[in-house]
Amino acid sequence: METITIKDIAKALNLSTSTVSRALRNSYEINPETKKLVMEYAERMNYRPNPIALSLKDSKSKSIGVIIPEIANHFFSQLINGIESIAYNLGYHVVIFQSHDSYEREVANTNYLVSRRVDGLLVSLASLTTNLVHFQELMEKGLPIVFLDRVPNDIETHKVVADNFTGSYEATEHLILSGRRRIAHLTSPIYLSITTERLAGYKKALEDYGIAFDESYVKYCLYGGKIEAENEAAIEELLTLPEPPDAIFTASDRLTTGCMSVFQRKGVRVPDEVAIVGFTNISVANLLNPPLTTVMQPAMEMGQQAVELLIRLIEHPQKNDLFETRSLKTVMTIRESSVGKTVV
Amino acid sequence: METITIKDIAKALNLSTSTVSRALRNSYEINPETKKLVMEYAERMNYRPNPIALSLKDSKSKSIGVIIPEIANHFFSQLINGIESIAYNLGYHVVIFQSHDSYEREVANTNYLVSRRVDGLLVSLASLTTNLVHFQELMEKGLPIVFLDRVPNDIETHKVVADNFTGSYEATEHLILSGRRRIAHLTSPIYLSITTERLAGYKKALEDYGIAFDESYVKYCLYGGKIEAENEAAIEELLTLPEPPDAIFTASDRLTTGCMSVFQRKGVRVPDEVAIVGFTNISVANLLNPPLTTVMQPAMEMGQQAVELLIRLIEHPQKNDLFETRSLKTVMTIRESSVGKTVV
DNA sequence: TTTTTTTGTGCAATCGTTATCGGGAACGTT
DNA sequence: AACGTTCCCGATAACGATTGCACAAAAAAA
Repeated sequence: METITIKDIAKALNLSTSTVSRALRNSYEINPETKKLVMEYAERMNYRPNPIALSLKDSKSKSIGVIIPEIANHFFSQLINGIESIAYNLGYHVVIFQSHDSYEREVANTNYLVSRRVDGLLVSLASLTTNLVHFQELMEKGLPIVFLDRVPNDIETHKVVADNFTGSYEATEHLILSGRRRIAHLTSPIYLSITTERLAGYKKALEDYGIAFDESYVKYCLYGGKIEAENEAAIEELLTLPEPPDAIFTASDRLTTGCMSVFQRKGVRVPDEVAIVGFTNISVANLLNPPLTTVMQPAMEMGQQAVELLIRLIEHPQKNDLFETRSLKTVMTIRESSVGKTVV
Repeated sequence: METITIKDIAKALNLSTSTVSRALRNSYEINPETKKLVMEYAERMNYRPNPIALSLKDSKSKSIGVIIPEIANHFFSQLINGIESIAYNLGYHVVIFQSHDSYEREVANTNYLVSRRVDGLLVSLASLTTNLVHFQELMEKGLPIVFLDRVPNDIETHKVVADNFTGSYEATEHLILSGRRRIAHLTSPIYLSITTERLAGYKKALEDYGIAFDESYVKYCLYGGKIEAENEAAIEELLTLPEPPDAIFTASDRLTTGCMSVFQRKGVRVPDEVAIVGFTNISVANLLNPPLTTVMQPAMEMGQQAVELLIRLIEHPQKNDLFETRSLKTVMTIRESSVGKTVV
C-alpha cells in the first residue's frame, strides 16, 4: 500500500518539501513555473494528501461523527441520508455509529469518535442514557455537538426535533374525531424527550375534548433486546383492562409494527375493534393490512438542518450562547387503520 | 479539545516519552516501580493513545471500511449489524459508506477509506458498477477486500453470498406447484452477480417443470433515482402482455414493495390475479396486505462470515491463493401472497 | 580491583504535512 | 557604493507515538 507523498515529489523534482507543499496549495510565493511543474507531476502521479497526517497536525479531520440508536429503522436511515447529502457538499465525511440503545455503547462510540478527531458530533440519544457527562465534558472542551430527535434537556446547544407535541396532538385529535374515546398510548421510556413531548400532546388533546386522562392507558416500553415480549405484555395488559381501549397511538416504528403483529396473532380486528395511528416513518404504511395511519417526521430535513447547524458551529465557533432548537412539523397521513367508528 | 499526550505524562513525571511509552506497553525493560507510576498517572488522567498518530506511523488503523449501496434497506442494515458484532469483538471499528448504487460514489468512498488507512474493505457492489479497476488496483497493492452479496466475477478473493440460485429455484418451484404457469421475474440490472444467479435458478425451475422460458416475462430494473417510474413502467408492460403473468417473483426489497404499490394502485388482486414472492428481508412481510411470501437471505450471518474472512486476511496475509466463496442458504416463508390457485 | 554483564533510561528518527523563520539573488533607490 | 525590497525557495520544528541505538549506573563475574 505505498502511496506517493510530498517527499517523493520533492525528490523527483529536486525541490524541498516545503516548496512542493506550497506549490500544491497554490501559494503566491511560488514561481508560477515551479508551481506548474509540481502540479502537473502531482496530477500525473495521482498524488493525494494524506488526511491522517493532516489530522495529526491540525487536530481536525473534516469529518463528523453520527451516533444513533439503530440504523435498521426508516426514520434513522432517512436521517442519515439527509445528513450525508449536506455534509458531502460541504466537504465533510460522515462516520456513523449505532448505540443499539445502550448507554455503554454510546459512551464507547463517543470516545472513539473523539479520539479519531471528528470535528463535531451529531447525536440522537440511546433510550437507556440518563447520564450525560460524557457529552457535557466534551462540550466544555469545545467540541461542537448538535442533538437531534432524542435530545437532552440539560445541555445547551443546537437541537433539531420534530414537533412531537403537535404531531401527537393531531394524532390523538384525529382518533377522537373518528369517534374513539378510550385511546391508549404505547410509547418509549419516560426519560426520553420525545416521550414526554408526545405524552403532553396526547394529554392536551384529550383535555381539549373533555376526555379524562387515564394513566393505565399509557405503556412505556423499553427498546433493545426483547421487544417482542415487552410489546406483547404491554398490549396484553391493555386488552385485559376492564374497559379495553378502542384506539391505540404508538410512538415508534418498532412499537407500531410490534403492536400490529400482536393484534394479528390475537385476531384483534383493526380498525373495527381497535384503531391504530403510528408515529412512524415506515416506508410501506400503505401496503400494510390495513393501511396504516401515520404521523411522519421529516427525517431527511431534520438530518439536513442538524448537520448545517453543526458545521456552522464547527466553522464559526460561537461566542454568544444563542443556541436554537428547531422544531419541524410532522405530517399525518390518514389511512384505513383509523377510519371512523361510524362505519361499523 | 486538548487531550493528554504521552509528552504530558513524561513532563509531569520527569521521564522521557520513550520510557512512558514503554511503561504503558508494559515492556520488560522498564523498572516495575516506574511502570506503576506511569500507569497510575495515565489511568488517573484518563490517557488514551492517539489513534491518528498510530495510523500515521504504522499505516494501519484497526478499522475496516464497509461500502454498501443503501442503508435504508433491511437486508443491508442487518448485514451491518452482523459485521459490527464480530468486528467489535475482534477490536476493529467499522466505517460505513453508502454508494447509493452510483459508480462514482463507490469510487469516491473507496478512495477516502483507503486514504484513511482502513485495514481492509467489505464491499457490496453498486448496481451501476461495471468497471472494477479501483478495487483491482488496491488488491494488487495488498489491501484485503472481501465482497459480499453483490460480488464481481473477475476478482479473486473471498466472497460471501446467499445461495441465490437455490433460493430462486425454490421460489419459482413454489409458484409452479401453486398452480402458476406464467411466472414473471422482476429483477436487478443484468450485470450484477445476484441477477444472473437468480435468473438461472428461475430458468432451471421452469425447465424442470416443463415450462418454456419467455424473455418478455423478465424485466431488469435500475435502482437509484426514479424507482417508482421504473417499476411502474416495467409492471405496466407485464400486465399488458397478450398473456399477462399470473405470478411475479421480485428480486429485492424495493422491487417487491414497489410492485405491491403498483398493484394496489391499479387494483390488481393478490394473489387471485397475480401471486407474488419476494426475494427480500423486509421485516414486516407478515403485516402486508396480503402477507408476503418471502425468500430471506441470512443477512446477519453473511455479514459475520464476511468480516471474519476479512480480518483473517488482514492479520494473516495469504500466501496461497486459496480464496473461498461461501454460499449461505436462504429461507423461504410461505404466506398468503402466493397461495394456490385452486382456492379460486 | 578490573572487566563484563545487566538493568533502566534517554536520544533521535520516523510517519506526511504545513507554518515559521530565514536567507540568497536580483533589482531599485539614494 | 551601500542599503532596502521583492521574489523564491529551503531548513526546521512541530503534531503523538514507537523503537533501534546508545549509554550510564549498578550488579555480577573475573
